[in-house]
Amino acid sequence: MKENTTEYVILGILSNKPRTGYDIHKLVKTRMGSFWDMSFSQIYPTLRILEKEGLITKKLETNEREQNRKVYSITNEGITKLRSWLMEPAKPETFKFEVLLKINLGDQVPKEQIIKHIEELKTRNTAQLENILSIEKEMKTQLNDSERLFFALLTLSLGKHLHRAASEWADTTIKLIEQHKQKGANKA
Amino acid sequence: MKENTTEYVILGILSNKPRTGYDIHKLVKTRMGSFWDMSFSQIYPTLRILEKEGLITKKLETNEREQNRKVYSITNEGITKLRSWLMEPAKPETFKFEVLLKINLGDQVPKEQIIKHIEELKTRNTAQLENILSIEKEMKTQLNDSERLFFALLTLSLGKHLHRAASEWADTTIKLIEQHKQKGANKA
DNA sequence: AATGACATGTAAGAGGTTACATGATTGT
DNA sequence: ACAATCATGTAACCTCTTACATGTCATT
Repeated sequence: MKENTTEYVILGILSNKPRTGYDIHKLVKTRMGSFWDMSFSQIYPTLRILEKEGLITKKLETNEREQNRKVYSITNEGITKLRSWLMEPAKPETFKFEVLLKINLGDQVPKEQIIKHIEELKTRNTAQLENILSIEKEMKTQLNDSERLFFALLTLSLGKHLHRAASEWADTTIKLIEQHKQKGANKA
Repeated sequence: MKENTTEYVILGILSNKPRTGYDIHKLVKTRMGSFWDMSFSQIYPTLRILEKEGLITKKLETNEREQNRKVYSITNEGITKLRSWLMEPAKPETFKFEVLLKINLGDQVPKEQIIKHIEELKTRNTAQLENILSIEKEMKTQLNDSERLFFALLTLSLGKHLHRAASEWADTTIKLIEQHKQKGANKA
């Protein structure tokens, strides 16, 4: 039972309309950048696997100028498999915050360094939040399928909630560390 | 330049006091469960690598009853390497929310299913939040090194912020979907 | 006598990243 | 002429998970 999520992401994207590997990559980058990632070296081999499994079909572009495009479409079996995946419970969420490992060891380095880490976290966060806002804007102009748009906006909203929470944590935590620094100084 | 975070997590834990592989695993599970993970099959090989690199040393327990314990201590080079890692910027945060992929394709399945996914997300979230609270409680009784405790509590606090944000999102999103369902029904 | 915690490891494979490699087309 | 974007892929490597494998010690 190989539960390869990458396969389902591709099926999901193709369930909207036929696309090339390049298109799929671009869509993942621009539309789910904040909560999923997929590189070309995953996409191209996976497309071949899905084709071999009969879940998608390949069509080579015939017009001269687009000869090197391979456009993939989802098959009926593909749709069936996608839907059954959608009915199964999702895998648990994972976070990886390397910065927390470093903050955790804050007693090993100067407090200024820890504050720097938190400021950098905030910068990354702000960038991702802005990215989400620009994706949101882009989707609202490009997506006219209101049903797809509705659900896509919901997922972006979680990103906003999480980044906002992380930003708030960063602000209050920097203040706490600075107060802590003061206390230490007073004691000494 | 192999930037193996697992190595630094182990060095970080050993910077407090000598421990066995089993201890390290337990500590990661109980103290950083929400934002980092490490299995035995990563820990034991990594300990051997770190020993070979001279960053830690092994001591076999001599008393009869604890013969099978291998206690590792950090060396001066280990401390130096750990500190220089702590001064470097952290890797960017990664989230993996499979459930968002499924919600994103919400137009492919009944809305009830999507609501179920969100409810399950909320359940997972609540469990993790409770876990953080119990870690917090445990730490406050066991850690008397106030400096370590201070930083450890800061990292737990981010977990609390994130899980609270996800919970709030889940509540409002379920309501939104139910309203959306209503609207669809009225139109038809 | 059985269960759970303590304690250490190996093997296989899934999943993912980075670097490499190539070439056409489009816009400035 | 140059840069950016479009377009497809391979090879090596790293990381991490899952399943397997073994044995002790303490408690109930």
